[in-house]
Amino acid sequence: MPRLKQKIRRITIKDVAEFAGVGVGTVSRVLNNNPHVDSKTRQKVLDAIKKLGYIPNPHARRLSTGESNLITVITPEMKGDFYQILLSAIDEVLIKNGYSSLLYPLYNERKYEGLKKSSDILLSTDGIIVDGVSVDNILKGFINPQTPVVCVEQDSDKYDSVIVDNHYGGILAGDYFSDFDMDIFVVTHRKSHELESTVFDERLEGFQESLERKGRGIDKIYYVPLDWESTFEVARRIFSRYKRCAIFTTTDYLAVPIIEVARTMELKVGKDVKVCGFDDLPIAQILEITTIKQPIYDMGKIAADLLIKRINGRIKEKVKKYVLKPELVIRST
Amino acid sequence: MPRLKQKIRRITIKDVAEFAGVGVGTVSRVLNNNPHVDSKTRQKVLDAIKKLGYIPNPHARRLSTGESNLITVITPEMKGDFYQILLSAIDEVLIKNGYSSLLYPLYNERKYEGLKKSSDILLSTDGIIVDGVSVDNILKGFINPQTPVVCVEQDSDKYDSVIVDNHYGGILAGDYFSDFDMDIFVVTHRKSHELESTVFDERLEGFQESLERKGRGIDKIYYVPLDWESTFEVARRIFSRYKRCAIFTTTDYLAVPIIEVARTMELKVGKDVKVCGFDDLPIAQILEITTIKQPIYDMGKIAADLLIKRINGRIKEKVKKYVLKPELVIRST
DNA sequence: CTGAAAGCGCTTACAG
DNA sequence: CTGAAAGCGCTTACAG
Repeated sequence: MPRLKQKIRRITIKDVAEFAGVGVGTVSRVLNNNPHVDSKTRQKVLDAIKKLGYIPNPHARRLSTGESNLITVITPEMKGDFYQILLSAIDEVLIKNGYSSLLYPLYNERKYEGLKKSSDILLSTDGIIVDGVSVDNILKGFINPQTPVVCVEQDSDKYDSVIVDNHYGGILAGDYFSDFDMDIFVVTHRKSHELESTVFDERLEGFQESLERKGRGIDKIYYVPLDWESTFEVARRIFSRYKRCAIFTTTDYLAVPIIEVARTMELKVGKDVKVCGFDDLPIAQILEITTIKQPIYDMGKIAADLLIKRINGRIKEKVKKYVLKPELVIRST
Repeated sequence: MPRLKQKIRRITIKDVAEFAGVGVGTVSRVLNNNPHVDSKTRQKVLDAIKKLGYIPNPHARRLSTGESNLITVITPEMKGDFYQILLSAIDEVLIKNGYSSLLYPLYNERKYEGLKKSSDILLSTDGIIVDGVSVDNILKGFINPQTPVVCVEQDSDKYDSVIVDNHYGGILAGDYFSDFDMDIFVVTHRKSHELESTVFDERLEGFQESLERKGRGIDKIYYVPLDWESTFEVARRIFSRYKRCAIFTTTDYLAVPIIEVARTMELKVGKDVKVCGFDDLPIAQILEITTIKQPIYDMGKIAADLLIKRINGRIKEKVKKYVLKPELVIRST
């Protein structure tokens, strides 16, 4: 029966077909670039489309094909450059395969809780990439069981995952620092939310382990929120006492304020003050920060590739796992 | 005719109806919380849903109702806290009205270009909120003409807009600074992309105008990219020559490195060094930065409210425009 | 190459 | 309160 609300009637494929004097099937074929259409017929249809200002209805298409060509990407809040790189890599693969990404950043508590309520969004997409938040358990409950999920930066026993060996990265930093004849500090982030990623702890553990093996130790660990305000304070506290020391930050992001404070206090960064970050963010390249390079771009590409293959049913294994190796990049700090 | 790819047959509303021994209409009514369903019938249906693990298909629902209950929010790249606040406000209103937000941050060039190609996403939502990027002209071309659009932080002659009087905000800062007997500097961001917002320039112009009116002037304007790395350098350059000055930054974001450098160099911020930001971001509250407060949260709420009303056809005017007034908040800097 | 028609999985006015 | 059926706007196997 006709709609309740008498909405403005949209131009549909039927209108185009009538106007062009062809069947709707033919219009559909033109729309989908089906090569088996006579070029004159095609032109007639194209003209009709333009004339009528026809815009296809994606919902009808999705219902009919059973595919949305949409991928949800769930991330923690989007501070820093990390996500920009990761998303660019993901987008690149997706676009190449005819998909678009739908962002779902968990930038506040309500977004976490809203995840279930927004299940509508998760149910509308052909696949899901989850980065750095342990929501795989949550998802299991209400998404379509046949919807593929790929986890990035975190392990999962239910889904495929692409991770970096953060522990090993910590070891690399530890090995590098163990030769320095100075006090060793760590500036890192403490998990404040149950669902937050554990990568910082893994990096710290590797670092610690390496130093112990070499008969060294960490002189002090500073825990800060993931912002610069507090890190400035910490840096000033450190440098007011120590004019000579080595500092490992579990992400480049936290290395920046430390280096800036050191420079402003006219300490010799790279000589008296050694700093090693983690991630190799663009900022680390700009400021020439020594760091443990994480293949962020590769992670994104691999994850997206994997997801596409899953969607197309081109993978048989139950759960795939990629573990990428980080590497030490020595620069000027 | 049956589907080409023999996909795993999903559980549909029909399966549930059969299992529960009712009609599909009744199942639909239960799904939509229609009160005109006998409680026993309802329970039978609910049981069947649980038993079968039924999950409704949102595409079918959207095709049928003609509504997606989705709103696209287009923003520039999501650095800083501004977007977090704005989005929280928008989400709050949307959720209350049964909508979800779909984020579309233009975090790289490709995203700008992809906007048209991703028209699928834009065509799937009931309304669009555009913040800080002049894409309204672009949109006009390929979204549904009846889809409402609300612009935030920017004017538009085609669509509704919610803006802050940035020029006036600049005047407030200028009036405040004109009493200071010190050199006056400005640190601001120069548009690097055609579609970028013009708010920084508007703030600067207001500032300039006010000072001129008071017979004062800006001693130097420093243009920086919208990141901290370069601002540190600028700050060090300023403070190596001037131990006493007043600095207006066209966003709080840029005030942070300046204050940190000043503090690290042991200058008296708030006394010898005056700093006034713009926006009143959380960081300005934490670091007690004097600033021009922008009602970010209100902007988000007003914009979302407006959009919902447009969608429901509850507005007659052609184009609505809200201009909010910023205010000076004097804190310790 | 092309048209007529079935089908995708919902919602809802209609008639009990 | 409830079922049968039309309709939402596409796609695609089928039969020319």
